Parts: sequence; structure tokens; C-alpha cells
Amino acid sequence: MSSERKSYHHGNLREALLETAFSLVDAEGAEGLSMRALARETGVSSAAPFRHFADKQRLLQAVAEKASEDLQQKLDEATRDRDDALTQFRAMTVAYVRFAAEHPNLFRLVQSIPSVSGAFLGEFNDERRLKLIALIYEGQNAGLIPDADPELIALSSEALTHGLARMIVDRHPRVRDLSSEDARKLALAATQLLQSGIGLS
Amino acid sequence: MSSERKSYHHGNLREALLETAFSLVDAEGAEGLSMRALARETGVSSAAPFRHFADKQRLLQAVAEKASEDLQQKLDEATRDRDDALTQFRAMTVAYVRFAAEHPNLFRLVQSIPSVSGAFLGEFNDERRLKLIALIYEGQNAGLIPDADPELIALSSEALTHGLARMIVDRHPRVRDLSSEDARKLALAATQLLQSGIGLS
DNA sequence: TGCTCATGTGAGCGGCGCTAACATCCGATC
DNA sequence: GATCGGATGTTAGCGCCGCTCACATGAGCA
Repeated sequence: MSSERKSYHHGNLREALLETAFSLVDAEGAEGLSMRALARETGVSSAAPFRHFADKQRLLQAVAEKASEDLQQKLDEATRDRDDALTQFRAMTVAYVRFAAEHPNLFRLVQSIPSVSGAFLGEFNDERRLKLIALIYEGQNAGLIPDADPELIALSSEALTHGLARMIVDRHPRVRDLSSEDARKLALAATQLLQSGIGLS
Repeated sequence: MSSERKSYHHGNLREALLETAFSLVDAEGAEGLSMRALARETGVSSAAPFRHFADKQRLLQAVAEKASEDLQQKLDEATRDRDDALTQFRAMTVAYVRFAAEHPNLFRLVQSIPSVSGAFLGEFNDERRLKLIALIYEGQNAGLIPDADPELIALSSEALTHGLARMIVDRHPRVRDLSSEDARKLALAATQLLQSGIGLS
């Protein structure tokens, strides 16, 4: 696994550490990762990583940022070429839940670092959120949507999405070990349900 | 903080360790807890805790079980004297979300130990879930509820509840630092919304 | 060619989880 | 009441950890 190296200097150690750490976290979770094991795996001394990351927390943050970019890219791909906000929202939910099912360890890491998840929820996604809220507002004017706070409606939609993803990574009884395809179906079905309402009243 | 002790033996070390650990986790999270610090705080040697807990994981599991019982008790109180399943479900959601807002560290710990959260979601709550599903089934026969899989409807309800709680403990932008009262309002509003449907279609 | 400084190494500090060998004393038994 | 075995405490210590410091190396620029 650990590749040999002829010269004293590595050449691209920072990237190498990041990639190795990313793979290790994805496969085994962030809890088990140690700086020393990471250095060993990368073929350098145990002090070398600290030339590139001030401490373990920064390393994990960098991994989380990379994972967050991956997730963001999946969301971008999923919503590309869909112009109405509702379709975008549903495609986003599906992509989000699928990412959680496929990379639970990375998903957990992203969520566990507020600065990363905060940035993730801030940048691009806020734009989409505002579009969704605008759509909700229109729907209310047309009498199609109940007269609740549009912010609340958007938040509840987010909560359903996040809740499905979290139930999967937290291994709740009926959604543990879901295949990517089952995760897709579940996310689609649940968002459809939210739109129509479950009707208990 | 650490109380003195006259005799060689502590007398009730296991409970003392559990209580101290519970408080420390509640206040500062499970990540920062160390067995040595816990022993120090309790006023015993660093090896003593291992007479009562095989390893750190077991200690954390015991703390998680205690937290899970507390949560369960809150849910029991919230649903007591409410006979219809729908009212119970909404009261449960409120209590669940409030617990997450008031004890995010304990909530996270419970969710991070599958055996504990699995048991939590299994025992009493399965009974309530079955009642909810029965109600959904009746509602469908009466034409009040869309004709989706009752299991899916129940699962989506759970997801909304869990998602709200998780967004709070994960410190998502619009729900971080929610007061207990705000958490209550949010949970109530969101469940109402789910019932009526957000109407986008 | 020679200097500088980013980037590597090795040794080591204090804290960790956990174990082993030994100390204490509670309480069952006579 | 004395005895003594086992539950429960202690001290010492192993290996791993995050992290630091003094020093080594060598790439790139003057």
C-alpha cells in the first residue's frame, strides 16, 4: 500500500496525505484515523504531516471539505438541466440521500464539522433554497399551498431530506444497509409523500 | 468536584462513575471524555474504572443506555393520557426534538451506538409505530390518506422528526442554538405541515 | 556556486487505553 | 470472633497517540 520513495523530499506530500486520509475515512470512519498511521501508510515519518496540517483537526477539516465538494458536485449534477425549483429539490434530496447511503463515514464527518457543513449549507444551496421559497410563495398566492411560513415549509423539507440521510448513516432499523438504488427509491417516495401530505387530520 | 474518601474501597464506584461520566458527556460531549480524567474526577486511580467497565466502549454504552432511558421517559410522559395515535405521534415528535435541543451531546451519543439506538427504536416505540400504521391504514380505507405504503408514510414521519432533531444537534444554520421552547414550536409546526402536505405538485 | 528556507527525520514529552501484580477489606463460614 | 476468599482498590508500566523541537536534506534562486 505504502509506495516507496527515492528522494528525501516527497514532492507532493500534502495531496498524498489528503488522498490517503480521504480513503481511510471513507472506508473505516474518522474515529479510527491516527496521524501516525496515516504517515506510516503514506511512507513518511510521523512528524511529517504536521508540516502540512497544523493539527489533526485541520487534517480532518480538509478531508471534510473534499467530501463536501464531492457531495456538492453530485447535487450540481443531479439538478443540472432541471429548471423548476420543485424538480430540483426532489433531485437534490435523492442525490443527498444516496451520498449518505454510499459514503456514510464521509457524510458523518462533513456533518460533524460545523464550519464545513455550515459552508456547504450556505453557498450554492442557499440559492436553491431561496428559489424554493419563492416557489412556495407563488404556490400560496395561487391557493395551492397551505398558508404557513414559507421558511418553515422549506425547513421541513430539508428536515425530511436530512432525516432520511441520517437514519441511514445512524443505522436505524428499517433503513440500515440500504442499497444505493433503494435509497433513491425511498428518497423519491418520501418527497412525493411530503408534497401530497400524509393527510392525517 | 472530586469528593474525598476515607476507606480503601469506594462502596458504590460503578454508579459514581456512571453519574460523573453522564454529566461530563452531557456538558462536553463524548469525544473529549477519557477514562483517566473520569477516574481523576471521581477520586480513584486510573485503573479502578476497569473493574466495573471492560473498556471505554462499554462505559459509553452504559452512559448511552442511561440517556436512552431518560429520553424514553420523556416520550412516555409526553404521550401519557393521549389515546389517539396521531396526537401521540405529535407529542412524541415534540419531546424527541426538545430532548435533542436540550441534550445534544447525549442525543449524539445515543445515536452513535447502534445497539442502544436500535433497542430504543425497538421496544416501546415499535408498539406506538404499529398503532400509527394501523391508524394510517384506517385513514386510507376512509379515503383521507393517500394510497401509499403505510410503512413508507410512517417512515417519512420518523424521518421528519429525526431530521429536525439532527439538524439541531448538527448545528445547521437556521436551527442552531434553538431554545427548548423554539424547538417545541418548530416540531409542532413541522408535524402539522406534514399532515396537511406542503402541496407542491 | 553557494545560500536559504521549505520540507523531511529522529528523539522525546505527556496523555491515553488497558493490563498485571499486589494491597485491602467485606462478608460468608466455622 | 477468627479465618480466609474474592471483590475491589492501588501502583507500575506497555505501546500508541498527538504534537514539538533540534537537526538533516536538498530544490531553487542570487
